[in-house]
Amino acid sequence: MSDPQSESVTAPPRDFETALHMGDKLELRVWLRLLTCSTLLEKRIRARLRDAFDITLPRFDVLAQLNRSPDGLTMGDLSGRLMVSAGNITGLIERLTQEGMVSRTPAPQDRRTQRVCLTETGKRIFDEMASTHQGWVEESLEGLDRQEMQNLLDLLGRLKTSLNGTEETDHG
Amino acid sequence: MSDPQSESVTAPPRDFETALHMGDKLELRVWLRLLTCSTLLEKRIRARLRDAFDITLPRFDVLAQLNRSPDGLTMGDLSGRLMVSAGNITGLIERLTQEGMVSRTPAPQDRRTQRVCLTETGKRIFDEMASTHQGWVEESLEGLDRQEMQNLLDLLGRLKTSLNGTEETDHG
DNA sequence: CAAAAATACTTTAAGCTTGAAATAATCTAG
DNA sequence: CTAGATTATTTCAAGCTTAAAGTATTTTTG
Repeated sequence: MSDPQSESVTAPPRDFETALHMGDKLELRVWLRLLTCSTLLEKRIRARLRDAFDITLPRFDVLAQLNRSPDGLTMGDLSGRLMVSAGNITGLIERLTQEGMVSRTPAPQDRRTQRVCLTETGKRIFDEMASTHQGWVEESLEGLDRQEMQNLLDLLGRLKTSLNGTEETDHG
Repeated sequence: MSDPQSESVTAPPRDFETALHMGDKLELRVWLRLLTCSTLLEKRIRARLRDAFDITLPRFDVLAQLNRSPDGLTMGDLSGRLMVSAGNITGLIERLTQEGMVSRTPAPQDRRTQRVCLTETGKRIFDEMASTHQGWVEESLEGLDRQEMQNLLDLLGRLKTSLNGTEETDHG
């Protein structure tokens, strides 16, 4: 019991920043903290979706995008908005179709294109999950007041602009 | 050519925020933007690590943590710092050992525990990658000045505290 | 000490993810 | 019209990731 770490003293959670040197660059510290935050929140939401609704986060993300687009989306739309590969979407939609959550029909005007829509079942199930999910996110951010959230949103907006502005394109 | 989207006009990149409704909660907007930023940067770094060094991001992350801990780390340390499951680390270390980048020896005082260290080869290869990686991160954040980066770091720090503070523990 | 609990790690099955190659449909130049 | 380029999607193999169950070792408790 002479160990200073024992009893009521709790060690801080370990993460990407744990062994950061004092001399490390500000840019790297921002990136590692960003990664830590999004990983923490993503893992929390993933676990709760599984426990409460027995669904995976990627499936939930697909349903959320479809719910925002009543006319449906193409595989390519989904790939772009979820920022994952086209092949990934193929597999997800396959499983969601199997489960009766989404429907998939070739577009009449362009037979390469698939139109993916929420089914009635999918809509109903998503509606049930959405407000609970919303609550999890609100609870997770409850340590920040509205001004801080707005500042964070703005700074992340500037970061997003910076990221989109420094990407190399291969049309050269 | 009467399509306003044609010619020099470039559509904004699509992401998680694309179809967000005006009425959506601030918390949700912060979360989706956070996810967008970390996904964008993660994908960029992943692609560049592959193209420049033919290595995956998870492998790089392991090497980076080991590089910061000259005395080595246990499997559990790595699992905690990279925030992934123990089983995941087992597989990564297996592959990195195969490639000669890390060594793995049972700890003498506790035979359950493995001590993982960078090999000389691993150190050399990581050193070659580290400064290039650093440059990618700096370039990616070049749209933010130092004050903005410091503000972002602080706000993410508050978010991290909020996340660690609202997690439920199962000792009850 | 010995049984029970806790800890460190491994194994496994299922699903996610990617990049590259393949397929099919549409568009574009000539 | 048609060859070639482009676009939308699928297929595939490899690797990543997880949760759950299993093994081995150490610690705690009676």
